[in-house]
Amino acid sequence: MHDSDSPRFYPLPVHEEPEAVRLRTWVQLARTFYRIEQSISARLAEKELTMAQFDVLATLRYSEGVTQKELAELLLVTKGNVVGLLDRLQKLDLVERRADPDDGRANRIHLTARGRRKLESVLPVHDRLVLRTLDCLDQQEVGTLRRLLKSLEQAL
Amino acid sequence: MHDSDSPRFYPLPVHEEPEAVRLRTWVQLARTFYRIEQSISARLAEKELTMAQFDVLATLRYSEGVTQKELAELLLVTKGNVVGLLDRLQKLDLVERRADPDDGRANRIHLTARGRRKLESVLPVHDRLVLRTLDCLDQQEVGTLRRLLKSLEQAL
DNA sequence: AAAATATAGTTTACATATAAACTATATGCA
DNA sequence: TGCATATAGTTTATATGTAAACTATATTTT
Repeated sequence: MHDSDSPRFYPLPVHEEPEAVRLRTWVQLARTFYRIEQSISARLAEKELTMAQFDVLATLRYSEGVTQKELAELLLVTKGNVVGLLDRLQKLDLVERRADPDDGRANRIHLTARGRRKLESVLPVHDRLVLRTLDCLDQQEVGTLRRLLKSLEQAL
Repeated sequence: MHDSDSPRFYPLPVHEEPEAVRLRTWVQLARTFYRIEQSISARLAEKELTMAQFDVLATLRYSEGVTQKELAELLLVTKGNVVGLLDRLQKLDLVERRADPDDGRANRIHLTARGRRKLESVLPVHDRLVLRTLDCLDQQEVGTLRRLLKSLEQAL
């Protein structure tokens, strides 16, 4: 009902119900994600990239030559979405589609030289921001957070 | 570079660099959020609601009578976004805009009877799914997760 | 080989989302 | 009072995002 640090003019409940804590934890997860995402997006915008575009380039860095279907799986989005992302990135000359010689249906996606340069220029900026954001947690807390999030993801 | 539980055929690095751990923790946060969000969205779709629409109704439950600007702040989105959300929800007769008698520019947003019924029917389904998702963590872990996420959000 | 089925990518219709320009009303100040 | 400025909501242009239908190519089955 209120943040622990907000002004209160009524008695504190001794403890929240476990169910309420669980529900609020999901809300907190969403809020925290949104906030960090917006902060990263703002920084990427200075470099003329959207978050989705950065995700594509960063994924291709270690997975060049994937098909669009594989790219969609790596990005956790639909293949229809990938079509539009690649259309725009291709128009910016940051990636290219190469016809798969062994499968007439498939494209293999590659970074262009320009795409690689763009990524090299943006990655340090992106990473510095993420690191600074996580600086409020000590090393052990970060490890714990990562472990708990991973458990949550795997429970699905 | 790999999940701790994935098969490995090469020596394990004794530990990842703290910077790599921090970067991967952000990626994990994003992945976990996406996964849970998609699972909730799928459930809401059975009830003919999008996640954004559910967020509006759930927010109005405890904040009826807010202005569109206030609603935008509560939802962490722009006021332009709120216009479209309300247009569609109004067309579905789930919310209504009431002109503020004290400010000719402002609208006060209210749930309709239909909107209230819809929310009552959807909330239990939503909450059960969230609770079940968090069931893989014990009570203490949930508390820790919530605390760490809140620290992260407040660091921005 | 021919027909049935599956798969990769595209298209379409729609719902979010943003930033920035625009409109109408309030507010502050000279 | 009357002008300057601020604020609430809308509109516009653009980028995501989904689900579902569609096209073209592979694969499987008979």
